[in-house]
Amino acid sequence: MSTDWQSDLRKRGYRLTPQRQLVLEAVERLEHATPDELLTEVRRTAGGVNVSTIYRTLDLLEELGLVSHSHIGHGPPTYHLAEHHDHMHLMCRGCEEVLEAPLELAEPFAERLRATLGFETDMRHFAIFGHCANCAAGRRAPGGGESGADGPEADAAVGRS
Amino acid sequence: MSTDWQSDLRKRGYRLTPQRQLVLEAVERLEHATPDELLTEVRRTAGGVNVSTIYRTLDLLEELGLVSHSHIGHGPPTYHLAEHHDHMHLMCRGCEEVLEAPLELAEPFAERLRATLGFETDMRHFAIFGHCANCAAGRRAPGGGESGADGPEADAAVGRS
DNA sequence: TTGTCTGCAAACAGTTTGCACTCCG
DNA sequence: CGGAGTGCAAACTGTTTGCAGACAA
Repeated sequence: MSTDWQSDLRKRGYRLTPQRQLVLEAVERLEHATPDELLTEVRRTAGGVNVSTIYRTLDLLEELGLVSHSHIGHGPPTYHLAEHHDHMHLMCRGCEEVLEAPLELAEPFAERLRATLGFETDMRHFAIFGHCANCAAGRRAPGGGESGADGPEADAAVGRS
Repeated sequence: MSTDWQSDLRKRGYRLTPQRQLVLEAVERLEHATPDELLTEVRRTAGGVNVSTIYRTLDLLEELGLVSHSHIGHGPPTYHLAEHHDHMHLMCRGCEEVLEAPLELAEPFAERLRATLGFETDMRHFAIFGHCANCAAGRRAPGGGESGADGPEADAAVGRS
């Protein structure tokens, strides 16, 4: 079960290396982590791992359909396991948390875009921005949730699918 | 009418420079242009303008509420006039065009997020990704709209408001 | 004149690439 | 053993910053 991606990997002519396992584990453990965060995590186990290996490995894992990434905020993208990919991302500009919400919530909206404009969208591939319940409350009556001073920059997202 | 931002600018202690006018005009003319594209456009009139001036000016114009930016694709952000800001952006992964759609289309969806999750969102501040009518048709029956090979990378967006 | 703005160059963050060495298969 | 994969360093893109000179008010 946890090794079937490994045979899949080899079947496609790729090799199984410690780095690749570590990166995948890190993506799994950290959930929505940036390449840099992943590097740090991986290095806790394997000191000498290089950034470029992280990038190359993430590309590979994405190609294999094991992970996907989203652009969240102005900064670097975040990577997560592709398996729990059947949700959309809600990015809170207050606490910078990434929430996951069932895709169904967006269905009527997607349908409406299709009906009125012919525009086909897939909400799994990018993030919706706003403020989570906590932070939204905090903004109305200060003392609530907000972490940073005022809303930090944050943008949007897509997975490569 | 076209000069009231100029007095506003001065009222706030800023100065009116040719560069600032040119950048604003370029944003207006190009619609959804990246800093680099804006630089090129501005240089057609004023050769010696520097990138850093573009960035600084865009920041200023955004602070003044004259322009806002959206992150579209993995690359650099695109800037547009803030006045026609009362719409959401639909980014086509096929032809890479940015469509504008009335905000009302998203109202029920935003309301639903608020009702079920307490999540407050403002759809003006980021882009929805997918395929426009043309490109969606082209993908079903090839020969239609698509420009590039397969869907180019494209992510999401936010204006600073 | 004065202090904001500009151009320039150097610094930065995030990411990619070429190359020689390593080590999986 | 042979070639895919790695580490390293250098290159690259997009953006920011410090500074001296330029120019709007």
